[in-house]
Amino acid sequence: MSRFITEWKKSHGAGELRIEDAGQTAVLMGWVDAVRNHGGTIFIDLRDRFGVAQVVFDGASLGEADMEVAKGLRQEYVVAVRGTIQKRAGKPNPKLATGEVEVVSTDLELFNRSLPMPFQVADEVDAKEETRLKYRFLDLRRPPLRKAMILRSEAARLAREYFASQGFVEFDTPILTKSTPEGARDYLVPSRVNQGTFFALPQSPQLFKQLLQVSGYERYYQICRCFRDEDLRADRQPEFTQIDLEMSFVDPDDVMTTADGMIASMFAGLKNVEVPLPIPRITYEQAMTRFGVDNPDVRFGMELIDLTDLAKTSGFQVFKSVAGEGGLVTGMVASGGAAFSRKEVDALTEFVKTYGAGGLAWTKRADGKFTGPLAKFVDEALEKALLHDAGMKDGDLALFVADRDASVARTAAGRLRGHLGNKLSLVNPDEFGFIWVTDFPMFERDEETGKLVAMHHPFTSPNSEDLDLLSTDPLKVKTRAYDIVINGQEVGGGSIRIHDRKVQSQVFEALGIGEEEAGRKFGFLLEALSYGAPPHGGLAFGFDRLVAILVGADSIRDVIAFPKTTRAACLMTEAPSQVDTEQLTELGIGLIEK
RNA sequence: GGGGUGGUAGUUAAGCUGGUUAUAACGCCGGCCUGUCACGCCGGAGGCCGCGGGUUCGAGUCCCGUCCACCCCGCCA
Repeated sequence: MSRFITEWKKSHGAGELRIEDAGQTAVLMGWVDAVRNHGGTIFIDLRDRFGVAQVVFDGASLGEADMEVAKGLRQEYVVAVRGTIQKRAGKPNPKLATGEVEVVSTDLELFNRSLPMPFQVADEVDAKEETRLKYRFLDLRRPPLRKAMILRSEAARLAREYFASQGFVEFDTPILTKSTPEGARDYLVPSRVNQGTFFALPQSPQLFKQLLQVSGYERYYQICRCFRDEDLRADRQPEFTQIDLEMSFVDPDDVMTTADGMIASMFAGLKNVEVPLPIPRITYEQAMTRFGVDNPDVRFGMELIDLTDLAKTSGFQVFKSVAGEGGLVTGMVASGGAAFSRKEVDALTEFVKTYGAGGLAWTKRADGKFTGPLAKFVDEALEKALLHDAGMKDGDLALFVADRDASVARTAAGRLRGHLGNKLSLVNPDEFGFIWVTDFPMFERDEETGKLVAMHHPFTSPNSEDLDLLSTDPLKVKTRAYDIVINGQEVGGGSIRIHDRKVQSQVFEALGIGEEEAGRKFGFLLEALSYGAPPHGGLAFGFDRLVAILVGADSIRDVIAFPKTTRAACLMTEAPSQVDTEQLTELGIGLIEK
């Protein structure tokens, strides 16, 4: 057995060596980051979790046999080195935290070799994501991912400490649970013991956390995995992690204040950023009017301008007809946008078209004049709206979307605003923009079926003053729901729940869910509401999204150790995969040929 | 389900309007080198050009299909 394992334990993190440590004996263990062989002297950069340090091998300090081993070292070999920490004999390397010192080796052990690497273990790797995901265990050696993983761990620790300090009780809720086909598709798990029946993996612990309020725990939290079998995006994975909480005897303000505290604790602890509390709150209606989206990036202004009234008398036929038919004309003044080329403006038109808008009406302002397609329709009223109300100046670009479907125009304009915010560098990437969006509508109409569906979920409590509207004008019902948005990304959402069995029935009725169906799907919850359910509400944070914002990652894949592709597959394990016929038979499952 | 971008040595890329032996960098292998730090120098190996079909005298290049990765729309109570 190696003396390095039995006798000499690892003494220092490679990245932690400093000039003050000179003279000490160090035992380092880690990976060969780079080899510089000069014949008589060999340098390696030895890397571990903590960083890299230079190790020197030469015939004066190292025995002949170990020197032969040193000559054979290659990238990513795993080694142990014993030696003396010294001030560097050569020049210091200012690029390294350990750049003033080196370890002059007296003993060397090669623990393991490595095949040539599919890509370099470096800060900047230009390997395709496909390659990185296949060799994720190597990708995770790279410093940016290592830092993200460690920050993620710290974020979870801060959350736990915060919730503990606030008197929350941590729970585990079932992973094998009941399918609730409302909402997202479930991942199903067949039951062997009860053939022909299925568990579902939870889309969220929603019902369990409400039940725990009925059980009287008052403050619940959990950092838990959730599963949704839907199509993926940069910010969506089939399994993702949620910080889930629920509280009794609270109103929306209590929950938001509690969430504010957790956010502040994380940003202070991990980014040294003091979040001004309370985080500002706007209603859904305000968000949609001012920003066109329910997840506004509030790091910049460029708020939307509603031209619908002006458009009614406009000479521009598109505006006039849309305004006359109850549609919406909305847009914004992009400061500095006049510099865009025709090609760039055309690209913006294509951008809004992806959201279903017909096109983009625009005019530039230069030398005190309007130019561009909309210019000849700028009448006195529009000129006042642009120059006076919106503060349009020389060098600016005004862009408008008109659509008979107000929500199409709003969404297109809102997304365009976000797009332009980045394109025009209106956002400082080191800044964070926090906002709560509240009072979401209870229902929206399903485009396909024409039926009402719950915008959040059917357990969301309506605003008490809107209760009568449930039966008369349900689309007007607002809820005690709230989303927290950071940098234009929804990172959490929740609501006060219904704790009154009668109100719950009214909501099911509005949704067209009968008593029988409600009982079959959510019977246990409805029953619980009948046994002394306290007023309660809560929230769930998308932990992956939160960490991605904290580390500045573009995709949550970069903060998940073993993420899946947009086809919901794991390139490393090659899951999902086929299974033996015996396994299927035992479950009573047969496959259908397509 | 729809739209877009990409797939060429181990890796990342170049390869024009189809035309000799498909380039380069890094990595890999061999040799030299005692102060480098992305060490350097000399030499070498390495390719089903994603896969299948088609057009053509000739296809990495053009056409059709298909698979994979990523981005977006739909979807995500």
